[in-house]
Amino acid sequence: MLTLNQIKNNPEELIKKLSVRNKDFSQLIHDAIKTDNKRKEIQSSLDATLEQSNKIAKSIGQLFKEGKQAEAGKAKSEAAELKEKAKELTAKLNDAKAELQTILFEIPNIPHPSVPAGKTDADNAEIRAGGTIPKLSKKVPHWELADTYDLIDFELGNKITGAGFPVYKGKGAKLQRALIAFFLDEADKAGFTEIMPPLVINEASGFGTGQLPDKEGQMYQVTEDKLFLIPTAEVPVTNLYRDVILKEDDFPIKMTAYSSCFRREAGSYGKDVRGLNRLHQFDKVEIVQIQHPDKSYETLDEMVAYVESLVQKLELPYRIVRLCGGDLGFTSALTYDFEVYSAGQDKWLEVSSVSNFETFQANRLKLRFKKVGEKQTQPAHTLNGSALALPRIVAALLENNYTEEGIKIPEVLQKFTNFDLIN
RNA sequence: GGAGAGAUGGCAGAGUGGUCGAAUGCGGUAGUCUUGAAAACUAUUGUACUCACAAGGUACCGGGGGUUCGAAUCCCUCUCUCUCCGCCA
Repeated sequence: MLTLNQIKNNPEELIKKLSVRNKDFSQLIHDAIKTDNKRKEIQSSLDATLEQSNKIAKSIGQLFKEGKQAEAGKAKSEAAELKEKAKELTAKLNDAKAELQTILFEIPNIPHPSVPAGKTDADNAEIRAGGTIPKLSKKVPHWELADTYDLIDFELGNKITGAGFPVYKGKGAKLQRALIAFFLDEADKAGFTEIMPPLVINEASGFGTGQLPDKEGQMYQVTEDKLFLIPTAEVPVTNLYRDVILKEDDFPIKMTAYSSCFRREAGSYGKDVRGLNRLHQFDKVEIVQIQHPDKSYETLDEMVAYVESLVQKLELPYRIVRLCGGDLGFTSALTYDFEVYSAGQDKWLEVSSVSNFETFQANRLKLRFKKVGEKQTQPAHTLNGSALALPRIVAALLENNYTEEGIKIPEVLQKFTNFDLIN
């Protein structure tokens, strides 16, 4: 969430910056300022009322001690009036605050200057690409390969749970385990501390990273306990630092976590959700960093380079795109998406999203730091990225490495799978 | 699931209606001493809003509500934690 300072500092400039998102935010911005001014006005008159009332209350104590009953009684009635006034003002203040909060929740993060204008993913800017697209004698989609080699059973998943909950079997299951171990080992080598977080979160955590209030429809809910299944490990891991004040030399904080992820994906349908392309439950290794504002873009580049190293090691053809304003997530200032080419479907699949949220999450999380010798706190920057999400990587591995002898396992994975061929 | 106890500042832990933003200890920071360090001593040390990040003011003692002129302290409610019993990987 943006702070009032960010909004009031230069509203017109802000509106211009936000317009990159392909939407006009001028009404919201002006409403925010208006509502905050109203809030301030009410607040200061409430504060003044309370001040008076506090003073009188103190004097009453004094008067009683001195035995001046009559004066005390008079002061009491005076205080009662002030109390009535304070009550009214408090109600007004709460209204204004709630109104302001609603408005602030609707204002997205400010896109970084490098974010290209545009409406859809077609307008995303390709940064670079790598790997070679394999020339296959036969293009077979992964759901057929999964069936042929008995790796993943989508029908069984339907039976046990429903669509989008596949059952991995035999070498299919081992491949999952291998990828998780590989990704975690790589993250460890790159200096990320391994975290194993809860898979269920409370409301406060959902607010902290921005899934709530408006995206609760995308999460599975445990209504009886007011909990949510995590859509990504980003939520519990980033929330480890909710309400934390760091010291400047605590940066950078680097964490990685493997978790299952649960997404309702309401509204998805058709061929995009075929096979592993879009699931309700999937596995992912996430990397999260908390960084000093001066260094967060350097860090973002490092994270992109790190994810790139993963797809390279897996020998997958890939491209990196910078998301355009229309495609950029609500909470993100700059996002790079990784896509790998899946030869059987003849299609690019998004496998990772690496973002800098700047202070947007930190403001909600109340994740701040203090400079040495300074009293003032300021929000830290948060970043995260998938490193990596498994299903589409599996899809591309199966499809791209399919040969007449079977499916070849990339060399880096073999020590984790203990086999080099699926046949 | 049953019974009981509790939730106070970074931590430990006082405080049961006014002088409490809150004793004390530990920790942190700065300084004195020292070649340096330790010890000792001295000072300082929560967050946010208002505001010029001054002074002053306001709020916050798990969350919400109430009683009262006045609440950390009394009442209601919710959440969480701990202990014992039960169940159980």
